[in-house]
Amino acid sequence: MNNTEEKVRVRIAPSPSGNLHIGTARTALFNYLFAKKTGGKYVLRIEDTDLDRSSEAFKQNIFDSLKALGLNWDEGPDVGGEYGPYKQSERFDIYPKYAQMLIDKGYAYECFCSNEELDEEHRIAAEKKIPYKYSRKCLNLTKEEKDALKAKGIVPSIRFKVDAKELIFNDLVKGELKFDTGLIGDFAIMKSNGTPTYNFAVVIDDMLMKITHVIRGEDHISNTPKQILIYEALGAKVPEFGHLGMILAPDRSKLSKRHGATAVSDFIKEGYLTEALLNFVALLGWSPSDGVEIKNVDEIAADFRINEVSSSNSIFEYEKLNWMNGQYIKKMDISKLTDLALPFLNKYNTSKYTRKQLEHIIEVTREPITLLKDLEFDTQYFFEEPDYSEVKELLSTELAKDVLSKFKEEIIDYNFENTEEIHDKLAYFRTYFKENKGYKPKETMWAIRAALTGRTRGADMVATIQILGKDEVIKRLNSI
RNA sequence: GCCCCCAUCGUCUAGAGGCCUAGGACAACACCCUUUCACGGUGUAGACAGCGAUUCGAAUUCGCUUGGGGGUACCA
Repeated sequence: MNNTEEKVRVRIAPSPSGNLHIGTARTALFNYLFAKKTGGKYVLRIEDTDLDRSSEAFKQNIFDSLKALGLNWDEGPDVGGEYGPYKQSERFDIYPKYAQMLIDKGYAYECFCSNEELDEEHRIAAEKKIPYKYSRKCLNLTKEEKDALKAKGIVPSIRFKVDAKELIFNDLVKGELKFDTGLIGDFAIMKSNGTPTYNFAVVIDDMLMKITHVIRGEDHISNTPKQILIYEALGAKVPEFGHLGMILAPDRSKLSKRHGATAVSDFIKEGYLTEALLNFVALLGWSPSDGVEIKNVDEIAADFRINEVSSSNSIFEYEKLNWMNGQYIKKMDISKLTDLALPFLNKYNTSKYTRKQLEHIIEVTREPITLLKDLEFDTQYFFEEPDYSEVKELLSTELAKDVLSKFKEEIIDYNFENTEEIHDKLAYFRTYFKENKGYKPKETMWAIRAALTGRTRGADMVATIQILGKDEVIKRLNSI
């Protein structure tokens, strides 16, 4: 490293053939962290060369999810930048030039093989149980032969000529990686429809966008030698590569829809906080040097070293994510939390309360929850009549009748403006029944809670009584 | 099949030859706190996949085996 060293430029290159996957989000995060730590730039590029599988809706979901996570890019399709366009489908005119350059330099050649011929080659290889490699049938076609084929209307694909050699590169997270390129075979770089293949488009774009470090999932390891070969043929500088372990489902298979949420937007819909999601996913592979796991992105970035990232796969388990989400919910600014929580309460008529009161409701119910979604059930009795079906038995006990009849008498005199007074009176109430009837404090409270909320658990009783208000409390006591 | 990657408590991980009778976090369990559920606190239980080799000494290095993952396309 020295001063003439170019600025770090990393990229995240999702293909819009699905919503933003949590694994892609982690890759984006690690790129973002690396850029932040090194003062580099973080670029978003949309890889939509496969037009059939790409869609505008998915692209939008990727944008929205990345933004929701706070992983904002320095350059990209919407914000622009000096190396655009940042959508591969808008770069289709770029690739053929470079493909032609490779042909001219003898690194690539036209291939007229039909899909049927290629399938047949695959079939034979499979039958003989030998690894498949393109036959190079088209490698030595003469100009006349090629012209004849073209005259027949056959449009060639373009293949990269791979010579056998040992290829070694030093991976940022895995260390030294070795490949025998003799095993690869001549792979396509341009399809016969004129669009580039993935491996070619990536190299051209990364080269033109001056990407210095490619940090991506280890499912790309086997693409790397192919890509390095292209860089070398082009005479371009090969970037550094870093391959991250994959995120697996608890059954150790690829994390997919059948395991539950996989898209960031799904997690958000379930009531996960983006801060928690990000923090959790960072811990899959990275660990803080001070042992403090709850950290925001800036703190993580400051402590982030790509070479210290774990190189093994990790399993996505919900327990810790849920715990972490709960931690964030407990600590989040109440106004911000209320904003996030309100959409989860839309089945209720929230307008019967003021904003201040709504914040208060969230404040007193946030403690035990792990998902924002939990709020719907936990706040039910603030918005609707309680459902007494679960506490019928409890309310019909001698104890409950005792407690409630006295409570009903006394509540009339409670000053609802004064929470301290409510608190003290309830304390006295518990003591009274303990001393006179031998009821346990919690039994006394259970009776009151059941009568007022239809539950045996929930928010602090003082707050609940105060929020409900005197009229509602009396109404509920009289209704049972 | 072939190529590649990976391998510490159930899970995420710390650990870069002696600091390790392997540390932390989540989950579990117990107890404490307490107006409920929780939160919080204090504890308990729980792992170096196996086998060889190197070394005075290995979770840490090397090899093999096993297991898991990825790739093997004119998908990305």
